[in-house]
Amino acid sequence: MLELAILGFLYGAPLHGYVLRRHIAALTGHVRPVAESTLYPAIKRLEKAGLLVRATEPGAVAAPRHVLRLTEDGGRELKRRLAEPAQREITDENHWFTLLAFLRHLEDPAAQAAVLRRRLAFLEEPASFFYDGDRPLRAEELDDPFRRGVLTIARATSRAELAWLRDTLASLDRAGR
Amino acid sequence: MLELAILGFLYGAPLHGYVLRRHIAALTGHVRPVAESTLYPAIKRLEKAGLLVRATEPGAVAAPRHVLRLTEDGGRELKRRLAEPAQREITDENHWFTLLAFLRHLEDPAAQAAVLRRRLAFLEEPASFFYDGDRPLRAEELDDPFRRGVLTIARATSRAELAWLRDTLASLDRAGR
DNA sequence: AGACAATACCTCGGTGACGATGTATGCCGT
DNA sequence: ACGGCATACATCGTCACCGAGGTATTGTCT
Repeated sequence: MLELAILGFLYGAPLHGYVLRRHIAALTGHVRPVAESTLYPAIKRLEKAGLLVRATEPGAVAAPRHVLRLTEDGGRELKRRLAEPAQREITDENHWFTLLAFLRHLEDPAAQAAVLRRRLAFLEEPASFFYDGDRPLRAEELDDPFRRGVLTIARATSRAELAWLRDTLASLDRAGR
Repeated sequence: MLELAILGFLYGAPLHGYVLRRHIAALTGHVRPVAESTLYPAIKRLEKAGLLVRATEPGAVAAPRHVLRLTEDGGRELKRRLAEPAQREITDENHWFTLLAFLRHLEDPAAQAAVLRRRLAFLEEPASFFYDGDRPLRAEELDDPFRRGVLTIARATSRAELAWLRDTLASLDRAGR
């Protein structure tokens, strides 16, 4: 998820670590903050894998900056991760939102639509958080107000997302024709 | 999050690992599956910390089971984690839903309301995923349909949750009087 | 002049999570 | 008789992530 965000932000726009950090904080920081001690090692991993290169520039205000630029491999890897996300990226909202934030970089409407369809299939599966044996329970069947809240909120999210998915898929299909 | 789920499921209902695993899979598995190799070490950690005890029973169908039972410390720790959640438990929906699933165990309506109010405060902060400088961007201002989707879905979730929070807080306040 | 915040990057130790793999039993279908 | 599946638990190596702490520079407030 973090690596995807790094690749996504660097795609077509070289940045140095500090600015990248603020971009990532804006994207997911209110929900799931990313520590500096996570970001810098992640950058090094990507550099070691040949997905980005660093160029030292004198700092505009303070210490020297390491300007990060995606390599061609890095661009390809971003598109691969966007086009063929792991199942976790589809099911976990945090991961999914990060993917959506950069899905435009995939360019091909058919490939974008294929990813949205995977999310659609996931949302259309009957699933709950609470069960009576194998039967998923509905919000109305629960006495517990907190568990009822979980289902109520999840249902609202699901409805909004399904509507958006169907709209967006329709317009991507039009674009693909 | 996993430890909270273990403590929550065991509260008042001893279970063995295999059943616990299925409970956890039902609760969060469709979004974020938990590997066996994560659950068993987590159980051991909690046992080592004195929060639960294991009793070996002959297996009903197969290998012997380890029936897990919360200790008094375990019950106290569950309530402590429910009453004083880390900020991550409040902001990250995955964590928050897990907390909500067990918040009824807190019993005291005032304590439950205090936790809900922390979530309410978080949701009422103006926040976005995308910014123009420091200004949060609204869905309508975005050209990117995928980023627009993120904001549309987040807004729907937020609205549903705010409505539910206010309702539930009102009835908790009535119960507290 | 000195304190402090912001910029900018880095290392280290600990730990939680994962995939792969192993062990063993009992039931069911063929 | 035997394979496959569900039950039931466990270990191992690897790695991402975190908090704490460190280094250095520039600008701002007092």
